[in-house]
Amino acid sequence: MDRRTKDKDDDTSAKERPTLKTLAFMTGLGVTTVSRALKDAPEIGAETRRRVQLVAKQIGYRPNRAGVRLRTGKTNVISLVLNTEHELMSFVSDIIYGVTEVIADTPYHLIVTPYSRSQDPLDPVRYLVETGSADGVIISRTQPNDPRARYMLERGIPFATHGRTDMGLVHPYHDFDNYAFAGEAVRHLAGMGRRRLALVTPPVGLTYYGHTVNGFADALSEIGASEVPFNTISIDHTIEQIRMRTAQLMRRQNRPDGIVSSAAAATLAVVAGIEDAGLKLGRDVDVVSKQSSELLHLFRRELLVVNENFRLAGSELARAVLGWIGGAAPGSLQSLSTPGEVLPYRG
Amino acid sequence: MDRRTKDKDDDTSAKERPTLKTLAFMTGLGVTTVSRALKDAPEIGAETRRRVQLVAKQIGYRPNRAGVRLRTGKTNVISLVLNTEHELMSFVSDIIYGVTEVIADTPYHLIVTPYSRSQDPLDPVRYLVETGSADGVIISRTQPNDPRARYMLERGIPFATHGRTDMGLVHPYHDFDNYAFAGEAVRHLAGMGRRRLALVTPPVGLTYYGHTVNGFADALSEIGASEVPFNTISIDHTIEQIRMRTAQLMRRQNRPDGIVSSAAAATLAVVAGIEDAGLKLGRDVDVVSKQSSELLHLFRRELLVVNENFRLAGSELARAVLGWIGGAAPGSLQSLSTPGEVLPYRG
DNA sequence: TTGGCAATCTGTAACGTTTCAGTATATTGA
DNA sequence: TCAATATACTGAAACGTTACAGATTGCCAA
Repeated sequence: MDRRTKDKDDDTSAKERPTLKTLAFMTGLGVTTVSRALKDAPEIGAETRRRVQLVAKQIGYRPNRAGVRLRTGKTNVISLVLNTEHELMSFVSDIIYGVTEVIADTPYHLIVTPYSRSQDPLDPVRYLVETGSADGVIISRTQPNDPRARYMLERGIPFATHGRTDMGLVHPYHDFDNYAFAGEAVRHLAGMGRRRLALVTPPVGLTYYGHTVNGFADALSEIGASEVPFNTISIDHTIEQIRMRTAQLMRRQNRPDGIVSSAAAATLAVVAGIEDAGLKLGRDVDVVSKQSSELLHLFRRELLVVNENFRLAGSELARAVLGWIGGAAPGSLQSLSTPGEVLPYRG
Repeated sequence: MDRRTKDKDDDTSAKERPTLKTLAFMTGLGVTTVSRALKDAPEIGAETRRRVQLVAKQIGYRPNRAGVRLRTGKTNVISLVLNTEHELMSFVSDIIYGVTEVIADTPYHLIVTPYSRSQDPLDPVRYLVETGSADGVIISRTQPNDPRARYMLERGIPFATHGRTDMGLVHPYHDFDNYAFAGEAVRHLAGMGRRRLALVTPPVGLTYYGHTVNGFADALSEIGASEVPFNTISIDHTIEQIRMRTAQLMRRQNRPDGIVSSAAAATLAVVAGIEDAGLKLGRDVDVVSKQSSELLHLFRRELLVVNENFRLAGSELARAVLGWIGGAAPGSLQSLSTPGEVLPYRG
């Protein structure tokens, strides 16, 4: 029963990291048996299984990722693909924390794959897929007809998108209901007597641009208010651009008395622009803004805010990807986050 | 010359990802030769080398990371270790972008390794080292006597710290000169006639807490101003806490007429607290704050700011780690970023 | 001619894992 | 009793790479 391996490189329990071979030697079993025992394979005796697992735990065995990856192709990696110039600041940290929260007690690692202005957004995704660098991918800045989603769907690699697509293809996503947000914002402003509203849109081309614009427009016509065109400005513009164009807009005779903004940073610029034009927030104009951290009310208490939780988004996206990797149906891994109500300063 | 391999699994140039074997087959060489040719080994003929590299480029050969990692132990991974509750928002995104910028045209991937309140900060580092998950590590929230730095130094794994240590051990770091920052801030406030100054400190225990406090104190005594103790509040406190305690402080008879703040988010809270107390920024009190994005002047134009560039920090840290991995002397990979001048609102 | 040597190239083994195709032993069915 | 079958285990091969220890060739000195 007390057999010993007679390999030339007999494991003399050095200070090296334990491998299956180490475990095999210690338990007197074969490497195969140890491997199977650790993953609860049925053809291993119950006692043997317990014994192997005990020893493994005792000596702190951890499977070598390279070995597993080489043999099986499984990387145990989730990649988060980020645009290095246009992502919102808070978005990045919160979503990363959300993701790590979920993968913390899994064998997964999170790698961040960046791309920049100069690159085709498809590039990093293609790289990941071609080199087999990840088991799952999370992308943001999703478009209605998104080449990345299409590409990954074709290649059969699990992914989740932050934001929906509109291609008639089904895949996991997490999205914030920006249609509802814009609608609520408009209704709230209308409830305050505001009738001439403008919208600082999401980046043109992204899916939630459409959602937001539609929610805005539908609510406007529903309540009989009118839009003051502010079309050429989106939250992807620089602070300076937004500020300048807001100031211009607010100096026009038919200026808006209510503004809806899709992001907190843009809102700071909008308010600056309003004040540049000599107007006062809360008196001449009201602003409803999305925010992902609780900072806007410190900025101006007259601001009206709707919270969007990016940390939650990160968690949901991670859960979705892991779910798909785990074999769940992509269609069952979609979630939509409903905006809370429009919040005034709460004392 | 036109030899062919006679392996059982002859590569028939399928749609699979090319490996060394594929290249060997295509060039009629052995895999060893191909391997060495690709890394410009001297014992390979010049023409062969060019030929192999040409073919490799043509068919888009990319070395299999798992293969390399298993064989050599080299992971081609840099890990950024982050605290999931106390890192500054902007810090995370900027530093990540800074790092990715540098490693973009290297074979390195960036993995984010999180840890939270409940954990010993040494845990994630220990994990990385024990599992050999990274070739290099970047840590932040550095302490004067930092167990993580000591640990990695002992194990001989390359790393860089954001912030310095003070253990008499030499290792790469990047730091912002917070001693100079605090001094400049104090001098600037003094130049405006402010004499009773308070400091919102960095988190107690971190190295730059000491730097900041010392810079503050030294400048105070240099110009003969006095400190208004505000000791128990640091930028790690919540927005609400900072706001409340600032309001308390500002209601005291001997309140400060100048405040130095180590982070932008804290500054928002400080200003809110000042206004809660019925005082006016710029009239009753002036505030000098560090910031990493250009937002504070939108918030209140009376604020005085000093910019800290976290993206640069990320780049420098990445360069430092790569340098150490590449064999440079740790002592030559240290950099200190000098604060620019204190900036008032620039119209 | 022969031996030596430099210049190029090659096969084998190994990294740690999982899968495949077994083997040995005990158990069951007839 | 014998064969079939279930149970519990095992070695060898393979994933793609690099290091080691050769092998082959041509050239030159003696």
